[in-house]
Amino acid sequence: VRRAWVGTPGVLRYPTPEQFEARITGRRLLRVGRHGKFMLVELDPPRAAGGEGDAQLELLVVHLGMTGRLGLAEPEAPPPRHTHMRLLLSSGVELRMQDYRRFGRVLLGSPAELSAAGALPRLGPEPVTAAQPNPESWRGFRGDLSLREFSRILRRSRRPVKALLLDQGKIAGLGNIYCDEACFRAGVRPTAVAATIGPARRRRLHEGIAAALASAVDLRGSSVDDYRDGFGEKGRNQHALLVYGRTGQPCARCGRPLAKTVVAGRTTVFCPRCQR
DNA sequence: TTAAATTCCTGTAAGC
DNA sequence: TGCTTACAGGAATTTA
Repeated sequence: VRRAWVGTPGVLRYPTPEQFEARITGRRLLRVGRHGKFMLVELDPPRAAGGEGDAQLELLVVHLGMTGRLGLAEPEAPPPRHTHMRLLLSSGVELRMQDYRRFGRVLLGSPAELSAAGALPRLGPEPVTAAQPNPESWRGFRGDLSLREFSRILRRSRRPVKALLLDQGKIAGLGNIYCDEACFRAGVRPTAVAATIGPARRRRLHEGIAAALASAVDLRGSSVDDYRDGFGEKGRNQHALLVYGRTGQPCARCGRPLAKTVVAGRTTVFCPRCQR
């Protein structure tokens, strides 16, 4: 990182813009991983760490929120509106983060430091094997979501199952789209009380989550709003969605119109016939 | 313990 | 046509 620039206060959650710019300038971006919806960029050890010989792991953490984008641009190109962070890299390109709704966030620090600052939430297990840049990168990382653990989470809760799936502290990484898609694939009503779902449906839901996410990854994302990948390209999974955004349209399985309700404050689309 | 409501934010679409 | 209003949602926070 040759030079760093932070705009909008609020998107940078930790530390201060001055500290951020000072701490990241001159550092190398070593590896990229993620946990849930958080992207984790591992930095080389800080130069001033000497003495202890205990090189502290530091991370650049990015969450895109609803409308966040991370991409590369020529430094000469004027930054588009809602650009909140720019890193000029030694390769001559600029890494930029934009987010017009500002639900996204950027953090910099060691896992311990970020946890102490309350900037890293505790996340549940991963429904898809996570690319961890380093096992130490996320304090309390709980590994992959087995069917056994998934069942335990469901059996213990009286909440609507979709509310549970949306809870990042229970399971990491599922947002509104993929909860609806997973429930449809499993034939589970999103409003169903989690603990009342039987073993067969739990298994189907566990599989449905994996399938819904696998589709999205294969098709490079769901560009229902303005999601773009790192190359500025739209994903294609929005065309493969089975229920999300399809209220009133025929169910892919039975042909009856899909219904809409609200669960945990989120618009929820389901098939009243196939998801009993 | 759970959950509903509120807050942040702006582009889009619907309604008048 | 042009204005206002509702809506979209991730997650922290507040209230119930």
